[in-house]
Amino acid sequence: MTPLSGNPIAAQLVAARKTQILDSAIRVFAEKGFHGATVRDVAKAAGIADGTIYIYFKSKTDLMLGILDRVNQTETRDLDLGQAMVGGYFEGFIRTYIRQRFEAFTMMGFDVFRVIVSELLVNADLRTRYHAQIIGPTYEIAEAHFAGWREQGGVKGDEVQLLLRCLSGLMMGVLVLRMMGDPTLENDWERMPDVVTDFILYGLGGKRA
Amino acid sequence: MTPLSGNPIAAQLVAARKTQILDSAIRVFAEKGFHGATVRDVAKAAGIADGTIYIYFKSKTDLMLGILDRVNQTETRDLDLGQAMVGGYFEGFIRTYIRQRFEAFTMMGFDVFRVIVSELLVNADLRTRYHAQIIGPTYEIAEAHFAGWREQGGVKGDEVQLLLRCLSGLMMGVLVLRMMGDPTLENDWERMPDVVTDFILYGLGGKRA
Amino acid sequence: MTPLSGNPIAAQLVAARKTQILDSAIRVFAEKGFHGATVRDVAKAAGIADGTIYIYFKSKTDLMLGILDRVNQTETRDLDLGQAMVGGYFEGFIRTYIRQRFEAFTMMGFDVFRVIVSELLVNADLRTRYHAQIIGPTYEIAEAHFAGWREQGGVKGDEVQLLLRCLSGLMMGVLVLRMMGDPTLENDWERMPDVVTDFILYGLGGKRA
Amino acid sequence: MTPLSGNPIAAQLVAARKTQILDSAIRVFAEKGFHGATVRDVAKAAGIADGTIYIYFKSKTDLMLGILDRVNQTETRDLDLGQAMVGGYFEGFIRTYIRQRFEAFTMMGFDVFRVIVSELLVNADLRTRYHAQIIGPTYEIAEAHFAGWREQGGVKGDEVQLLLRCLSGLMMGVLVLRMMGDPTLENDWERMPDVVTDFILYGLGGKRA
DNA sequence: GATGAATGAGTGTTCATTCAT
DNA sequence: CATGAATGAACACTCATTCAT
Repeated sequence: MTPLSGNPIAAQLVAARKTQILDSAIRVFAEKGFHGATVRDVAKAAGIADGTIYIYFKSKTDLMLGILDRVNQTETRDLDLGQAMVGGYFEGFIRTYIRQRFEAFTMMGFDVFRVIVSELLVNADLRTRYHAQIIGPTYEIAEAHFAGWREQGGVKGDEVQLLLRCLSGLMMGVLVLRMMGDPTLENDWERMPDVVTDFILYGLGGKRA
Repeated sequence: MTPLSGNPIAAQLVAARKTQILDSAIRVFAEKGFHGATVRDVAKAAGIADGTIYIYFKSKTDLMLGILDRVNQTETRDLDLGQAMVGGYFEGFIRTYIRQRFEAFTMMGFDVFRVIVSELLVNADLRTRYHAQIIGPTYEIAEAHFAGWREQGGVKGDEVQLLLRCLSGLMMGVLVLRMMGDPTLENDWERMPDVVTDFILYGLGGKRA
Repeated sequence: MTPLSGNPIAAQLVAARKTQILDSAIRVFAEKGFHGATVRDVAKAAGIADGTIYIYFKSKTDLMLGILDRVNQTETRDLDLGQAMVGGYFEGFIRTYIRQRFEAFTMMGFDVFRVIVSELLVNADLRTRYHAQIIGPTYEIAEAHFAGWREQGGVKGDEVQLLLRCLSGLMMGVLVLRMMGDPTLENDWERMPDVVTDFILYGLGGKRA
Repeated sequence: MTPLSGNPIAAQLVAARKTQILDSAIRVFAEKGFHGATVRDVAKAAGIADGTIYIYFKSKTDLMLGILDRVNQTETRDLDLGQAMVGGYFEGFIRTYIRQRFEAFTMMGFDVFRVIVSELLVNADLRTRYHAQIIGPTYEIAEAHFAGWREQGGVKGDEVQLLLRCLSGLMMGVLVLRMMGDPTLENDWERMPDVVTDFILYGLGGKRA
């Protein structure tokens, strides 16, 4: 059970410890993978004893949940930021948004994302607990934006949700492909935000004349 | 070492056993994940002794490689089929191709793909060994098709490879999103081939008037 | 990794545990042989869990090394003692020394020595690691004594080292013969120190008139 | 059960197979040690199937027994030869005998002897079965010779048996020391027969003036 | 709260031995 | 007899988790 004590100072210490442990967990899991890393590895990286981890996290899986929580928070914060940056027209928004997302992933580190996706795919518990929190909100925010654009025409109403999945899927998939080691993507990664944006806007056909 | 003996009957038996074991491995890994499943689980599912597995596969990882091999073969076969079915114009080809891919994944079973992607993301050995074989050939074939279409205009030459990554990424990503439990995708999965095709062809803008 | 912590109390506990485990290992290996004994056997004999052994010894082989270490230390200690007891003349020294060695082996227990020799013969790793430590020093000390005696005449200089091997070999061989179950040696073991000493001093010819 | 069939030709074939298998077993055990070698290793070396070995030997341990049998026979044959070569006086006999023994061991190969001694030390079954056969007869023959020499004076009657143990022990021990990797012995091995002989005859004191 | 020694169930893998063909 | 695929008990070793200090 996470200690809280009612004491606000203690609570801050607890938060600091959690952060410290999670930082190490991220680093270690990114390097060795969730299954390749041991709790002891994480403890060592954090400079604490094995048992201490269990004061703040109830299991190894809980460490993963903690990482997801943090990523989730970062995501949400970035999304809000994204909202704030929305300019007037759609293309500009999309281009900015996509670029932001790419930067966010680069910031997070591919290896972290790798571990998260890998585990999320295979661990149903993690999935149920985090689908709503990570993916759900993203869609809600996005749908709000889409709604406006749809009214300007172009997107058939009942397909907005599925098109949104295409959009996220595209991002996710390109990322996954890269994480799987596609050398072309590794080489031209910095061009991808634009290529993806164009693809999103116009598909393979490219910009209309 | 896999026995072969030059004897064609023996070779057939070996192949049959491998198939039997691989079938079980696919089933078990799909259910419990690679790390959640034990070799003993696979053996039990195949109705054989633990040790027997090691006659045909030299390690648990080798079982995974075997699964990848099989998927790889299926993929390649399907792709050839796809080629044969190319009609004259691009949109028709894409639509057919995408539908086929969706069917292929449905056939394979999401859980299998789930395990494969999950492990491929996190296991560098598997990745290096299979990138060329699974992903590489797919691109080669696809690029051939694209070349023709590009000449008809529309795709900027130096971006063909990256656009191709968008296309595969889109498929991969939508799949991953679904495997991660997106309920919208689960519900409307049968509509996705068309939605994805339209997205590929025209992007969010939808079909031009 | 053996914990040490700089803490002297902890260090003592560690030493105690190691001793406890090694005691059991000696007992178990002596009874069942190195290959016949399992790590679990040793753990059970020590009244601890299997895993605990691996906190103090990194492998089963390491347990053997630990035993060798201990024997080595005992040997060295005894040898120093031996040195201290050197009287003025050679025969007295040899007789005392041989008796001491016999006593040392009897103390150690034949079964322990049995296992050690058996494994040392067949395990090159153990051998390289322990030749220098167990056998080497013994010779150095012995050669020092011999040097003095050689000056009094009797031993041809260039053969000292080989004669020394005869001496150790004689001890070793008689021991091996006994461990192989020679009933004569078992019956008259207590007479062997003297017989061996005479043999060393005068060979088959016996004491000169 | 070893097949015999009453048929003398069949018996010869069986003997040939046993020889073939034993040859391989000796080679393989010498290289990898008894515990390090697998029955399959032996089968492969013999160019036969695993199961075939069990037609001629009832267990892996039985292979070891077979090897001991063979060595035993060779020993005995050599000893008879030794007897035949006895000259008139004792020193000559001993010198010849010791040289012969050294040659016999060199012929057999140190690695074979290594495995035999190692296993004999640790395997009580092997020991009980082979003590009488290998060591016993050697002593009997030797004692016969000694008897004669004793009458010429020099050896106290009741110690003959023990002195004999010293003699065999010396041989055995020098061999063991060498097999344990003593570099001095490896370098000067060809001088050992003479050094050992002198040691046997006169002890450390060397030849009397 | 922090520690880290202790736990022991669980894992991948090996290999002597059997037996249907 | 010969084969070699099949067996499955056994084993060394790991590691998430607990708990006395």
